[in-house]
Amino acid sequence: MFVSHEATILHADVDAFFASVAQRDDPALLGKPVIVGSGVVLAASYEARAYGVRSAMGGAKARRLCPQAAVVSPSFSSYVEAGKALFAVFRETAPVVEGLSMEEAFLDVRGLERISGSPREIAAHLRREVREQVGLPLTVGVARTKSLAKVASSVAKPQGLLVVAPEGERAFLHPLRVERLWGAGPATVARLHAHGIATVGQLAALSEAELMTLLGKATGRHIHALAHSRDPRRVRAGRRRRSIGSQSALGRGAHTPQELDAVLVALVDRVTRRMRKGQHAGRTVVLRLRFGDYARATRSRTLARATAATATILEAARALLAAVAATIARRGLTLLGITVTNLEAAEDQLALPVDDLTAGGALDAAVDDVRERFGHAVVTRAVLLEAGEDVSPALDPAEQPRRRPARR
DNA sequence: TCTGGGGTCCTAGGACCC
DNA sequence: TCTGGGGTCCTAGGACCC
Repeated sequence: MFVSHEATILHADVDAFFASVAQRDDPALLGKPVIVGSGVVLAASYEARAYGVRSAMGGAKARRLCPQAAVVSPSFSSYVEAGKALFAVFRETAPVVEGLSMEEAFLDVRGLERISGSPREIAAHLRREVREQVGLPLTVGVARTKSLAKVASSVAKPQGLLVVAPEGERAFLHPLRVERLWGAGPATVARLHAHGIATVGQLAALSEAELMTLLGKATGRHIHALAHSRDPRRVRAGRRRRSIGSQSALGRGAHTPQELDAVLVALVDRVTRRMRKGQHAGRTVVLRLRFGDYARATRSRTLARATAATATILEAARALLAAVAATIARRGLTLLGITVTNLEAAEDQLALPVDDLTAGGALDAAVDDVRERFGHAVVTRAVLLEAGEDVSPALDPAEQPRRRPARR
């Protein structure tokens, strides 16, 4: 495989995305500490981070740390819109753009030197364009590999631009703390610290075999490679999504089976309509649970064929939930989620009845209509029944999910 | 800190097949 | 009938990321 020997990969990342959108849309917030989300912090502006506020932190603690911060509600439609505008600029800048999230992407600018200038010039131009066209602050890391570009941008944040030249990789990487590596999370970092390893340089002194023993085969190999700035992953456009899910925190306290079923129906409805909208069909239904003691569990079932039909997914989800009903009654439940994986694109699904992907359209519209009038998620089930999609009957035997699919 | 929501990838054991 | 190797699929869990 061809691997570039020059720093031609850009990692572009909007600083404190949600908070920056809030500041952009309300200039009174510019330069001030901003916290997005009240129950839990979804994002904090750099002014708020200076007080120790971090995302995923409880809202109460965040307000204690920074009482003068403006607390704003999230506006997801604004984020989607800003993300689209951002990616439009990305795609004007480079032929290959790999999105990592709404506000973050890798750009491969190899071969653009004569057209657009050096990678550093392209990165600087990109920052200006995003500032002018989208109104958001962008940080860009430039390096020979994805991992290095990602680390470079995280080091350069906020409002930075950092180019790591190939001959400067060791000097850049080795003094950094291991937490900086993209792929070293809390578990890996804790293990490394327990062995007295704090910096990437110390990490790089260990052999791959030692790290595989310490961290497991895949993680050990991966972390060893990153510490030596080896990362053959290419920037790839148009990666297909593998799963679609939705979850809902339930709060503490008891929930009746009827309440849980209503939540389940709403989750399945949300997921399947997103699948139909995106022309996805999936084969594996995963039930996500978090019990009263915050321990997590998953249960899954694989169907004989892919579908996006509400009734089929719901049937499987209900069976999974019924199988853990006793545990839930005993331990309590604080989160319920449904994820459909093993997604296949509709165009790969010649065997899929057209109805599975299109029939939802009229139904989704009907549900939306009733929701608009009554504004309540619990109407979902009634509407599904009213609209003729029977959500509770046994499946057609031909569709019956089997524990083991037929083999030839 | 008493804990949101949406994803990706890897591992390991068991079932099953050749 | 027993044993073994190699492979795929399914399930459950873990780690990580934004």
